[in-house]
Parts: sequence; C-alpha cells; structure tokens
Amino acid sequence: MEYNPQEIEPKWQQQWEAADLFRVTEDPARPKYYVLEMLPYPSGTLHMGHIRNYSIGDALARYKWMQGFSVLHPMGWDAFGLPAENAAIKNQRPPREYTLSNIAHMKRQHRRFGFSYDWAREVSTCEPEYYRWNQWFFLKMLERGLAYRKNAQVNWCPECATVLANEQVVDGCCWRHESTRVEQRALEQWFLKTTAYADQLLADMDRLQEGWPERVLTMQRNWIGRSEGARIDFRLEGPGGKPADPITVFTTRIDTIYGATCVLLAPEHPLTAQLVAGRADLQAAVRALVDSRHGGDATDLEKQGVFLERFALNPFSGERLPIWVANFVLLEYGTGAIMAVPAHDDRDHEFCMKYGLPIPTVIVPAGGEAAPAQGAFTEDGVLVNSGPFTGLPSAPAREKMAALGREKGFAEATVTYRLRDWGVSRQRYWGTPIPVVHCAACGVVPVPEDQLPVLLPLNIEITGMGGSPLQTVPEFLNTTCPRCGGPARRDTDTMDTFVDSSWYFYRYCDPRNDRAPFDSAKIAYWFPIDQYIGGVEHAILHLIYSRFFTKVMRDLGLIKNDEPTRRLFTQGMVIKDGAKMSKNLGNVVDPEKLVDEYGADTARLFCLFAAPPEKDLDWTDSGVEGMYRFLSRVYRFVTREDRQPGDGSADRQIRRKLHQTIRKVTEDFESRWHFNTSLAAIMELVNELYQNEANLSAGALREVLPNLALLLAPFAPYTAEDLWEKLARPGPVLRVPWPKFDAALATEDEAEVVLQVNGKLRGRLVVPRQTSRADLERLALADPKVHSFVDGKQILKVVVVPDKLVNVVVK
RNA sequence: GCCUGGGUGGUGGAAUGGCAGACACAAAGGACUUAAAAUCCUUUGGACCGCAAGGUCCGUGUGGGUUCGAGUCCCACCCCGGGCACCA
Repeated sequence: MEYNPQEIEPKWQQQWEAADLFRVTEDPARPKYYVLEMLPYPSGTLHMGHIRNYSIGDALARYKWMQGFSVLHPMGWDAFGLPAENAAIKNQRPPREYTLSNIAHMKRQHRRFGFSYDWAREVSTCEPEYYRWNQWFFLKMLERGLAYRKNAQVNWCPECATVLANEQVVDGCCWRHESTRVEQRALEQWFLKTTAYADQLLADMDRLQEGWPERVLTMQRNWIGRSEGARIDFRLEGPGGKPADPITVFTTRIDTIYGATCVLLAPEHPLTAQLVAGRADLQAAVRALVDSRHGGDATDLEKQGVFLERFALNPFSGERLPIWVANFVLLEYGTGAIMAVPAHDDRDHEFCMKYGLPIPTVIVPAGGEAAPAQGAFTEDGVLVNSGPFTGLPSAPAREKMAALGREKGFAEATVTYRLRDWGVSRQRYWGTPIPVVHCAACGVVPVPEDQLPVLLPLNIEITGMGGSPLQTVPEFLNTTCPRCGGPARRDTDTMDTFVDSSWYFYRYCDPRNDRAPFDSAKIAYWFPIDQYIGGVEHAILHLIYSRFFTKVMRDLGLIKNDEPTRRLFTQGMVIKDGAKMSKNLGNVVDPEKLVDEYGADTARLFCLFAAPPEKDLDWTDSGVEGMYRFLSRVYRFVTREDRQPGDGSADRQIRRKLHQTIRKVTEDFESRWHFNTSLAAIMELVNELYQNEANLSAGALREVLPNLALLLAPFAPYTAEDLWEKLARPGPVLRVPWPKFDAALATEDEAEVVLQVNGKLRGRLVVPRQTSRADLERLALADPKVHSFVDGKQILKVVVVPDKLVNVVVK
C-alpha cells in the first residue's frame, strides 16, 4: 500500500480526540511525568521553531506514556502583550478579538500536528480567570513587602508623547519616528523584590547542576552577579575643614585603598545634588555628564568627570581626596559611589590619566615579577605604601582591613548583587491591571481580594499616543477607595507579561479552579516539572522570574518545591539560508503547507533528524523530501500484501538488528536525546529489512514489524498508529508498552577485532566473543598482513583489548 | 574585555581514548518504462600504485604535548556563533 498521510493523519487525529487519549489525571497507581514546552505567544501562526520545540517534547511525552507514566503534557497561550496593541493601532482590531482569533487559528494548526496535549487544561493568560491570580499574587507580595513603588526611568518618545517599551526603541530612537531620540523620564512604578531572593536564586542553582545546561546556569550566575567586597565611609570635609556626613562607596578591593586618589559619585547620586547646590556652573556641568551617556554604546563612552571642589577623607590614611562626579559611575550598582584607585583599576586609570590625577602604586605582583609598564595592575599581589598593612598579600589584607574598619565603624564587609528588582509596571493596555487604587486621603490602597479580578475594560480605543491607555477609560479609572469609600483612581498601568509566564505551569495542574490559583495537593502530585523544553533566549529573564515566583509561592505556603523545574532542555534555532527564519528575510517555511504536502509526521521527522535537538538546525527542502521517502518506504514494506515468506536464513540477523535498534533508541531517550541517531538506527533496520526481504520467515516479520511501528511512535505517531492497525494489533499505540530489548540477542556473538601495528590499521579478525587475550595476541601475530609489518623488527609490546583490538608495537 | 558553544567529505551530521565519515541530502551511473515520475541497485574524502583483485600514503581549524593508540584528553593560538558588558 502507498503511504497517504493526507488520508491517515486526519483519521487518527479525530480518533485520538474522540477517545480523549491525552487526558490525564492524578493517578496514585502510576509514576507521574510532567513534560512542558514553553507556551507560545499567539502571533497568528505556528512557525518551524515551534514545531521543532513541540516535536521534541511530544516524542518525550509519548515515550513516557508508553513507559507507563501518567504524563502531564499541557499547552496554553502567553496571550497578553504589545503586538495585539500594535494590531489595534494598525488595523483597528480590538486586541482581544485579534488575540482570540490568533489563538483559534494556531490551535487548529496544533491539532493537525497531533501533539499529545491534554487540551482540557489549556490556559490563556489574557482571560480574567487566569489574570485574576496574577493580581492575587501581586497583592500577596504587596502584603509581604515584596512589591513596592519607586521612581524609575522609562523610555519616552516626545513625538508620540508616550512611553515606549524597550523593544520599541531602535538605536536610541522611536520605532515609529526614526529620527526622534528617545528620552528618559522618571515615573513612579511597581517593582517586585527579586533581590530579596538573590542569595537563594544563586545557591539553589547547585541543585540544578545535573539537569540544566551549564551555559544557562552560567548566564544566570552572571546575571545575579554576586560580588564580595566592603562598604567604606569617606567622611566629607565640611566647610570649616571639619568632617561631615560620609560618602559610602562599595569596593571589592579594599586592599587597594591606600592608592585611592579621588572619590567618584554617580551624577544621579543624591549627594551630587547637595554638593552642587547654589553652583549653577557645576549643575550645568553635571547635566552635561548625564547627557553624554545617552545614545551610543556604553562601551565606547568617553569617561568624563566634574570636580565638585570638595574633599573627602580616606578613613585609612586620612588623606584628603577630591570629590568628582563621573559619567561611568552607575547609581544602580553598589552604593552609586566609588573610590578611584588608578594604579589598580583600568577604568580609574583611564579617568585619572585624563584629568591628571596622581597614580600611586600600592600593590605589586607577588613573587617579585614586574608590574605592567603601562596601565593598571589589576590582579592581587602584595601591598606596598599601605601604612600598617604594607607587606601583606591582597587576600588577608582585605580581611584585616575590613575587620579594622568594622571595629572603628567606618567600613563593613558586604555582598553586592548585580541583579536588580523587577520593574513590572507597563504603561500599556493589553495586560493584567495592577490591582491597587490611588486615594487622595489614604494613598496607595490594595484592591481587596474578594473584589478580584480587576477586569480589563474591553471598549477602549488604542491610539498609541499619550500615557497609559487605561487613563482614557473613565469607568475604569474612577472608583471608590476600598478603605475610606471616598473617590479614588485605579492604577492605570498593567503588568509585564513576564508575570503571566512566571507561574503558568502551576495553573495547568488545576486550570479551572476559581477559589485559588491551584489546589496545593495537585501541585504536590505533579511538581517539579520533570522536563522543561524551550529556546535559550529565555535562559535569563523568564527562567529567573519563574524561579523567583516559585520561591515566593513556597514562602506563602502554597507549594512545597523550591524549584519549578528539575531538568531544562534548550533546543537550537531553525536556520534557513544561513539565517534564523523570519518574515523580514522571507525565508520562513509555513508548517501548514508542509502538512498539506507531506503530512505532519514528515515535518516532525525532519525536525528531529536534521540535527541533534540542542543544535541549530539547517532547513533544507530536499531533506524534507528524504523524510517523506523514508516514511513511504516503511509504510510500503510493512503493508506489503503479496510477500512470499522466505526461508528464514536472515531471521537471526534481523532479530539481532531489531534488538540493537530498540536498545539504541531507548538509550537515546534515556541520555542525550540525540533523536537524529535514533532515527538513523531505525533507518538502518529498515534498510536491512529491504535487503533481506526474500530470506525472512513470516515469524521473524511478525516480531520485527510491530516493534518497528512502536519504535516510530514517538517520532511519527500518525504513521505508527496506522501501521499498528494494519498489523491488526489492538491500539492505541500510546497505551502499548515500549518494547524491551533482549540484551543477549542484541549482542553480536562474534567480534571483529582490529589489528594494528604501531597504531595503524593493518587488518581485521573475526573471532568468537570473549576470546582470551593470549589467543588474540597469538592470532594477531599469525596474521600474514601483521606479520609483513612486524617481520624483522623488535616487538616491544602487544596491547590487547578483548573483542576490540590488538596493537603490536614494534621498533 | 569577560563568560559560553562550536570548527569533521559537495551539504546536514555520526563516532563519550580503539576501524574517521554511520544515517541522510546532493551528485553521477545503471535497472524498470514508449517516455517521465515513482521505485530499486551501484559509486561518491583526497593523492598515488595496479590490467585486476587489491594496496600505499595523507586527512577531523593551526602548532605543540600526553598515550601502544587522539576528532575525542592537556597547553598555546586562529576563526565563527550566542550571552553579558564601564557592575567598582
């Protein structure tokens, strides 16, 4: 029979759906397995990157089902976000309608592929049933001081008179007004205190070591950026030469403090404003510094500073140090102030060279090597010219100096993180409303839990102009204060969509719960996620935020697990013509066209065969053809009706090959997921079937063919299901146990032993397995070929690896 | 600059110290066919020797090293991709 995916795929899709095949519940009698693919943004159509992601996850889910697990394999929609608003501006389509129609279309595409999702658990983050729990978590964090307000910079386009998201800023300009420079404006915004968990987020990564890619952990470690150092107070010299309030600096190199030649403040540091008060010239110079930072790359920013004509005292040496404001000092990191040690820091060196400040050496390389002739010596060494600390190596000096500072009250060892709190306010419409009201009398008042959800109004015109769009909806904006009952205004910002995706995988466990985000018992059953699969582009933000949410939820007593995900797999991108598929480049392949032409199984198979799943995959149309040919070849062989049974002379060989293939595919699932090699092994089996067709007995085919269908089931499920039916086996395949291999049968009983002389291949020997070392050595030396290379030379040594190789070393 | 992943035939890739190039794509040739498609079979890293069967040498970015033996381990360097980037 000919392979006809256009006929068999819709047939099985309907049967699977009718049987509710992928429905799963908590079953105490079976082991559980939670396999999760990152939920998509409903952009309108699935692209090949999605298909690749889901093909990997689906192969795993189906394999686990066949292994007897209860497999939770859900799908949903990350449905809030900017594109829906842009569509509203461009096409006058309401964001909700746009989003829902995209979801409907993508879901149809999904179903054609036949992925094994339990659609009864579908979650869409833009529905009030979902986002009310975003609001609920927000209120819980507010109660615990984990959500707070502060001033922060936003991107502002003067032309649109609106706030821009970072992705709307292109080369420092507005995406819609290419020549308009984006300005920075300060706005009161909501933050979640991710920094409160910085130490835990870092420490718990040790537990992820096994199941997470090393590079993702490294990226997260860098992002959290823990540095050990010290805070040091430099007292300000007051007007009468007397010390006044201190400037606190952070440094990791307190051992270099005798080499400090000035103190540098960030332009935005509160002390800066104080110190330039009444000096219009200095104020203007500081403003110019701030401007120097905007636009352009931070890397090639020229260092600039302004001397404030004031001094601070080095608490160790008592030296008077000039106070400068410098454009490269960041308010957000450390204390927003540093001591400049030009001899031992590259940036300080550049700065002090430029302004002619002294560059005294206080650290020399240990072991008497020479310090670099130019630039700063930034490594640890031995202290010189450092008062009582002279002669100490850097590390103990740091400890002693911090201890002294602590004793005297002007310094303290401390830890600083690069991680910042998570700004979640967005001046956008299509998102979760922030559930607080602003009351003139009571200030910021949380919306009481029983009034949730704060519904996002649907009748609104999106113009892309002005501030938060929700300000234009009076019915939403105007409310009463829950505390005093007086008139109040709702917060008109919405939450970052990363909030939605920080906990969605918990909701899958109990998606229709209307009394709580979920039932904790269900979480206890399913969590942690056994395998999470997605693109590496989410290595930092999404994966840190969701780890943060998990820790908060645990501290709220809702869940018991510390981490959401046991194992993470990051798949590679899909590349065509040397670039990532994108509409701009016009190199996209439409998955649906592939299904029309070749069927979903062919598309899946190509995604799995063309490269190992963690690597980027090069798309080729001819490769797709190849997969179609392979499936056709399998189908034709299995369904052949006119076959005359052979004499069975190849039975032994084909059964061995079958068991080797089962072993190979099973091992691939249990280790590296190199499905490209699993499929190659299955292809070899099929090739052997064709080659030995005339010599296979009916009995051998009765063993091999059904197992071949089972081996294909995780990768090409429609084809496998149809073959299973054609072989008159009771299905569905998903409920059939994964085949087991017979280890003895899979092992060859003869071994081909390689013969080498001085490491060079000189011959082969077929011997019974487990032939003794002595026999192997004797046989090798007796081999005429080996003999011709050994003859007349002195044998130094003979290396024998049983069942593998004999290497004769001669001189 | 720092942190990462990688560099193997015409192409995607295989080989977790032991036969480099599994499997597939592409290409070439052949069978079947009136013909085409489809299908099936054969060849396919390079150089050289041989009428042939077959054989020799070279070959995994470059240079060193460890080892009986290195694509694989170690050191140095070159190139490409990704992330972070004045983080004190």
